[in-house]
Amino acid sequence: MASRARISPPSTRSAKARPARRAPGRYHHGDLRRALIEEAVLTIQQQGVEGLTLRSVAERLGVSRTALYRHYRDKGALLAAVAREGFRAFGDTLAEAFAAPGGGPAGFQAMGRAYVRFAVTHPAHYRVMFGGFLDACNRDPELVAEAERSFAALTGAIVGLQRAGLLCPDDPARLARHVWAVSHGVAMLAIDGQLRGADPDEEMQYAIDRLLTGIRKM
Amino acid sequence: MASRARISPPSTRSAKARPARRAPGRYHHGDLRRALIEEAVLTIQQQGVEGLTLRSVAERLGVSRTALYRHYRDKGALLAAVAREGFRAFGDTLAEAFAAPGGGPAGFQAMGRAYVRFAVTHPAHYRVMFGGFLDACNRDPELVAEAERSFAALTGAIVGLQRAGLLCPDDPARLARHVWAVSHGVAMLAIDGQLRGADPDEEMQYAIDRLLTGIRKM
DNA sequence: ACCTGAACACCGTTCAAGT
DNA sequence: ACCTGAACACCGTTCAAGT
Repeated sequence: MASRARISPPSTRSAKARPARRAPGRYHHGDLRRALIEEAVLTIQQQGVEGLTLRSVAERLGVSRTALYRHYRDKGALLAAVAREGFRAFGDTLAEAFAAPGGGPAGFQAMGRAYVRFAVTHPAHYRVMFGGFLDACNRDPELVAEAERSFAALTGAIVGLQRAGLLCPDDPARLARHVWAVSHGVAMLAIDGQLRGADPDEEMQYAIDRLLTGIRKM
Repeated sequence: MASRARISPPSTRSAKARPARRAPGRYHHGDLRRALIEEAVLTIQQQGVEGLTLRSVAERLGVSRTALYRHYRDKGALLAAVAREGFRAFGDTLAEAFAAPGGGPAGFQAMGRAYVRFAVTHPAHYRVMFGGFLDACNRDPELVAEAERSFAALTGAIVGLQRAGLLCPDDPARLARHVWAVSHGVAMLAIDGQLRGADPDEEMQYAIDRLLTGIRKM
């Protein structure tokens, strides 16, 4: 079960390794659409979502300020593209984490750990995905579809555990929302650096332990 | 136990009831410092934190664009003031909710419900408090003190339940972080409108039930 | 003390024009 | 098709000047 979507590691491209601008002779950029996403992610990682500026992204790519509008309707569309890429990799990550130990309780726990690890590893994507910057862009149907696929991975795991008699028989969607809330809470605290030095992995494992004892059938 | 800090209801002041600009003859604004906070909260409620503009706040108050700098160093300082006011009311709300039923398990549950209700009732404050807009302003010692007081209310309730033998004997700070993560998760989903029509109060009550079964001594 | 208006260096976005 | 440069309507912030 190979991963379908991987996000290229952000720190791979140092400012030195990357060509600051395209060769002046070249007219068309190789794959500007992709480059814009990557540069946006890089900027968000360094400066936060607030610090993301279309002008600086263009300059760092050695491209005119308006070149972006050939590929994205506006700034929100670029953020939506980042979120879509994030949800795609996120859904894959969750599904793989669940499947790797053969599903079941071990898979459920692995999925929870993978959730927080994804947020910590790709904070820029996670913030755009869940930070509420997409209000107006939520209509992008592909984005919604990817988000729902991620959520479906969680719900599916829950239904499986219920069938095995390991979880209480509450509405799976309700259980999934609760698990989601716990995971999201831990992820946000970790990303915002509010765990005061505590290890996010260990923090999430603790949350899972407390969570499971609560939702499993007694 | 009367409340020490109350946030004036935002919808009280309609655009019509409020004087759009101060009387042109009057030179000094009555209490610009306070008015700036209230207008900022109002704007955030209507347009989101992203939509908060010092220029629009000044215009809505009938004041020059630079008048703000007599009271706050910059935009971040104004947001910090909003957050400080929020944390103050938040800490009071949590403490009162805990005390009202006489503390104990009922107080703990009431505190959890009050947490989410505060977020839903004062989303503008909550977003500024926990939305990560305060990175550079976290040095404001009064803000930090108010935030710690809020967290202490939670930790105190946990320690009380532990002494009564109702909670597992884990490190109170660790337990508090977990409870915080769950509450924060539910609050964020509620604020972001991602509960898909589910009632936030009921959602939080469900989370508390699942949470308690997990963390109480068996 | 408190407020003002002009000014500066930034934004996102549009549009006619280039290749 | 894809990119450019000038332009427009916005930002936050500074500063000399007013009362």
